[in-house]
Amino acid sequence: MVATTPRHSGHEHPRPRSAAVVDDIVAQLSDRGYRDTEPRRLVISAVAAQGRPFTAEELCASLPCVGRATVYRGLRLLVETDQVCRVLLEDRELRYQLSHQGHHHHLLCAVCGASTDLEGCDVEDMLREAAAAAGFRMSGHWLEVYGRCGECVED
Amino acid sequence: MVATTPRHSGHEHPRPRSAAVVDDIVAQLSDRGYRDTEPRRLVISAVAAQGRPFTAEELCASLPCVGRATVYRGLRLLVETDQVCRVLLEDRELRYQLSHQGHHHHLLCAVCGASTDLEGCDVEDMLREAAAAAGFRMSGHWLEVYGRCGECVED
DNA sequence: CGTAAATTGATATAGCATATCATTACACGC
DNA sequence: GCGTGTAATGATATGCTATATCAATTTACG
Repeated sequence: MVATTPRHSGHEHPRPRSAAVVDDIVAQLSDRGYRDTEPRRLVISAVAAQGRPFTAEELCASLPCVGRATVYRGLRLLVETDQVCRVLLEDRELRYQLSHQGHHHHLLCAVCGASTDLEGCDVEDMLREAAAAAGFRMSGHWLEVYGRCGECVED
Repeated sequence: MVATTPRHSGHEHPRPRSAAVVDDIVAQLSDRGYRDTEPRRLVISAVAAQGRPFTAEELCASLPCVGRATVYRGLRLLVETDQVCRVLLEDRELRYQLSHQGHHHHLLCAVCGASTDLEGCDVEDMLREAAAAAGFRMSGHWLEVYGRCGECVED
């Protein structure tokens, strides 16, 4: 017979690993005065479940029970609070991604769509200096790197 | 003998310095098989007349005699043939600018909207190396630098 | 000059994101 | 627990940018 099912057969998650992430984000939002609501948790959960950069529309599609406006608002809130970062594709399509560390940049694979964080590259200072040489005071920048990730480079 | 007044008279511009630029661009387009048309020249001329990055809408507004679609098409054609480059503002507004040299980047002033080319900064190689270190083969990138130009830095 | 093909332009359409606003649900104090 | 003020929600409308449509026009070229 079907032995020892830890949790009775089914399809419920006793505590998906993503739950911790969701709780954490909800807590951070709470600190800033934003309420803990069901739809918002659903949005955050869906965001955390994404494996690679996703579009707002994709998120809407994966959340048929949540209103469009709410998905967009939730996403915007997450961006504003630095929980999620925006990613710009070569064709100018805007995608989103759970942001891990502080400020960083992405290596975006044109084939599989994966995103890797760019490490060990201090573009920031370099740009600031070059800008200063032109009498320009840099306050920010936008950088995306396109190409093929290790997996897709062979094709 | 040809001398005097190449074409009749009237209040025509003897030869606005931009005319050379327009002719040059038209010639380049011609080489690629694109026709030399009146509306297209008007678009190119308007583009060349802009002092700083402009939006497609601004261009339309400055060309009431040219159809909207034609302005957009002309602009797109110029971008595709590398005569004009696209500039992305911090709020993700897309602007355009006559492109001078080959590949380069812009320092965009948040105050006056001016654009300065970033010189003496070889981000390209740096990025390619850092990407390679992550097993990633870079094929392109998008970079914009925001801040204040020398004129506006004092405020 | 005549013709095939590119181009134009008025308008419709697509796509993404936000605005509106009545209704609902959360957080907090009692 | 239980109101209550207020933020949040969601169905829908709207705004905005850019492209698609397609008949009429213009260009390049023989």
